[in-house]
Amino acid sequence: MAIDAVIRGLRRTAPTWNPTALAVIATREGDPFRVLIACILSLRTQDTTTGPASDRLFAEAATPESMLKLTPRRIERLIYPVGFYRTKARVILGICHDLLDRFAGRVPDTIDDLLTLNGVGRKTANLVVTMGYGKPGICVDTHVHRISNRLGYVKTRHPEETEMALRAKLPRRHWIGYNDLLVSFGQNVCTPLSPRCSICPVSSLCRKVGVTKAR
DNA sequence: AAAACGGGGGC
DNA sequence: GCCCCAGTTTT
Repeated sequence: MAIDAVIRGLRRTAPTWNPTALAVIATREGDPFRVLIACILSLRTQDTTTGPASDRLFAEAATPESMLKLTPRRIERLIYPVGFYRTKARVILGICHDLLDRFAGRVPDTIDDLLTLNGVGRKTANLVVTMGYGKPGICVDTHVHRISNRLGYVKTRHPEETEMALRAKLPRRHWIGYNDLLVSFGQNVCTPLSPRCSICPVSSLCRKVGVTKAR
């Protein structure tokens, strides 16, 4: 499978696509703590309200220490209306506590250390590593997992297997743009149930996995 | 009104 | 593996 051909095809049409949650998080590039918190806010939400929400939160607290001075109620108010705002406020405080407790207030820079934080899974850990620390990382959310299967890249139900497969093909640089391109394609074109196959630049490669009615 | 949607934890 | 979490968006 010529992944490079796929990527080239996607890049041609990408400029007309709507921005993704990843693009919002990427504006925190170089600040691991902000990347981490923005990732938590974006979990299981499809909207772009996480951008303004994290802006409001960071205006009051942009470090673990200052975050812990906020009450859960205050954080809930600041991040509303993102989905799961109560759960996320609790998770954020738990993470901040843990960072001070076990990592001297610093956000870890390895996947394995990040995974020990409660509320951080493989997607978040990869994004912190690439966006926060500029190191190679591949973000496999459900979009990336789905399109990888449809394009015949992988044949698996397990996102972790997709992550390993894509990691082996990761380009030498520009990882943020690469991740965003894949997510963007899944969000804007190769959507879950009725993808917009008529405008898809790589439909000839598609296995149509899970497609009920193509547009 | 109902179904689709999206990461991670706990078991 | 399976179920749960809570709220918005799409059909």
